[in-house]
Amino acid sequence: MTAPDDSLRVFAGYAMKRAFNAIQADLNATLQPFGLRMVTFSALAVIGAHSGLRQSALADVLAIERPNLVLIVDELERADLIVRDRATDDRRAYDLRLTLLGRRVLDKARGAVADHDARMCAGMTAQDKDTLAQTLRTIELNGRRDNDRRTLPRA
Amino acid sequence: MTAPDDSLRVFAGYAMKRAFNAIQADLNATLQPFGLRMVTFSALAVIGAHSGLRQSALADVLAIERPNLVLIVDELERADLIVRDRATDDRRAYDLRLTLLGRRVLDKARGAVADHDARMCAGMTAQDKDTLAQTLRTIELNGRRDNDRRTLPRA
DNA sequence: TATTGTTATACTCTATAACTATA
DNA sequence: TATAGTTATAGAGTATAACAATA
Repeated sequence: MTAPDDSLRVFAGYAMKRAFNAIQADLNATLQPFGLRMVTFSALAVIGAHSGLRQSALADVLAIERPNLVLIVDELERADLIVRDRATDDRRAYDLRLTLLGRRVLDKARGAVADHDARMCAGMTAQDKDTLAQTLRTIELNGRRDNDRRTLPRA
Repeated sequence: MTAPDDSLRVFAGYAMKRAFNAIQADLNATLQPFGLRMVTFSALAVIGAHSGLRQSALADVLAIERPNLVLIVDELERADLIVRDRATDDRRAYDLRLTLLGRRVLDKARGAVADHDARMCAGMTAQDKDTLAQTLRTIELNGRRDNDRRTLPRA
């Protein structure tokens, strides 16, 4: 029971990097038939749930820098999965919407991702999955709090 | 309670990417004073626990491609934290060992990483942390099993 | 002035092919 | 012929500065 990386396994970050690598590999393989990557699937899902949202809002939601999101939106638009509609109230901005094809692809891809998720979580109880979601959220928020502290020292 | 990315939060992969990003940012900030990054710290820790192991073994343990590990070992050697000793039994190979400085830096960095880990896991019970470690391991192994299936179809 | 989307760019991380020297 | 370490390189992913159009 003594693995060569035992001294690192005690750290949540190390265990998470390894688990995340496994998930990412399986997820990207899962999404490839749909012409999607992790991040393009995420963008498509958020646009599907919030039709008309703008690029800067989407970038904010997904914690992606605006310049990088441009390329992601380009990619989805080129594949005819979404459209950029000029916003009526602000002519600088675009309202992002799914096309009919985008809706169809999202629905199918979402099913495949759900299967992938079940595959990766095989052997876990419902309570385990719940605890996992909860602890991941806690870690994310602990990180955010620390970042704020660093960025705004004793505001 | 309805966030813009609710439709993605249900997936372990999405929640994990966000949590991992938070950990990585805090960990890299934690390691910077030691001149280390996540991966160089990991390599240093494994060498510290397994003095004399070889580059290919280290690459295997950390799931890093051999060519990429060369640069990591270069970096640690340039910083006088480790040495490459020609193996006595195989003149192609190197035995990796910590220097005295490497041992000192590893011990201090390890303490800082333990603090970082406690910070990121603040608010979690001991049982939560245990479940987290367990479920992350399960996910990693589920991924490995799937990869093997794909690489070696019905061996 | 500030903001939206954009371009250009650079830096890290990761993956693959091919080389060398040994085995 | 196979393996250990290496080189070169290319592809993602990510971050910053600066610009045009608009607010």
